[in-house]
Amino acid sequence: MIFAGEYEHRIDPQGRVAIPARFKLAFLDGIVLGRAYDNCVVVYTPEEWERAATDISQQPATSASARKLARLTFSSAFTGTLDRSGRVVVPVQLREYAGLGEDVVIVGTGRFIEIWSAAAWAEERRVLDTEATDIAEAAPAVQPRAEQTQIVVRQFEAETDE
Amino acid sequence: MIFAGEYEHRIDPQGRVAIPARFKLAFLDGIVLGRAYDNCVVVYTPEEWERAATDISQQPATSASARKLARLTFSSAFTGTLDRSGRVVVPVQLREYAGLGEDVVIVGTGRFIEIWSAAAWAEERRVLDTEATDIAEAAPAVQPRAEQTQIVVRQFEAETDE
DNA sequence: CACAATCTGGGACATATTGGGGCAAAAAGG
DNA sequence: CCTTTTTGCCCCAATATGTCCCAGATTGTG
Repeated sequence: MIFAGEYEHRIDPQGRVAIPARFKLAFLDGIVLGRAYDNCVVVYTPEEWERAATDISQQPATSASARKLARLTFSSAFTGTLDRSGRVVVPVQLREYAGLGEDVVIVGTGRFIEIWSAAAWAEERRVLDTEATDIAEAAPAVQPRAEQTQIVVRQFEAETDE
Repeated sequence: MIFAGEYEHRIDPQGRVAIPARFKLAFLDGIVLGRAYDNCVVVYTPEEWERAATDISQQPATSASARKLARLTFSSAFTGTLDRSGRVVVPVQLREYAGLGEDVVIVGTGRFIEIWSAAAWAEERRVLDTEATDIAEAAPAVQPRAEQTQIVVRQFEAETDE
């Protein structure tokens, strides 16, 4: 499943937010919320989460940097499930980090989802638009790898979609 | 079981602390508290403890650093079980080492748990945030793929969005 | 215009965490 | 060696919090 598009939703007083209906099928087996960079909340499918988690947890505990990476990643990750209405509770820590008020935007970004505060997303959207040319030109340095990954993404889609 | 998330709990006058409910199932067969690095208490499942113990004890006894690591690890480890409410007594030595007062934070860090004093965790959290970029870049095995993926995501979004 | 499905709000249940009381074992003193 | 006291541990109960389900409102679609 490839996640794409942006959807305006609201977080209720209990801290719950509804996952867009077209995404729900991907989270039947659970959902993982994490703290991303750029002041937004990342949403992983269980498969994506396990993949990232095993990579990190296999680092040796004797390495200080490995311990920090593990803390950074795992301490701000929360596993859970959707309720019958397809909602998930966004933990207080993540809401505060991302500055989530009532209005949020759920953004599909390929293999995972991001939750932004409406204000922060509007700003990010504006930056993306105005800098689109620069971003595209900054990419060529890494471009060859990107093509490889794209193939992988398509394979993944073929395996799990539907 | 992968441990993730952070949970604020309290140590009662008797030195007991409740393990978060979502973690309890992993400790039905026992629990091991040890002295970690970074002024916090580590909590292992019996399986993880055995794994860590065998790893350490398999180091050559001729290495001075290995002997010290073994002493450090085993001398400060306490095995026990949870009571019916899912609590465990944190031995005095470990409480003093980690500077645990009344308010503590229980942090999931992948294969094991850590117990921090609320103050120490707030500081660690702050450090992690400010160093997030450096920490991520110091982990070659994980991060590069994420970067590749993000680029692909942008391409895909450009194709399908709207 | 009508239907369907999705998103939102509120109420109620279940459970997790916290606090206190009681029992048993260990230690110290007679 | 026995008695007494103290200390630590465990179980039970209650409050508070978080979670889940049900139902209404709104939006998108045929």
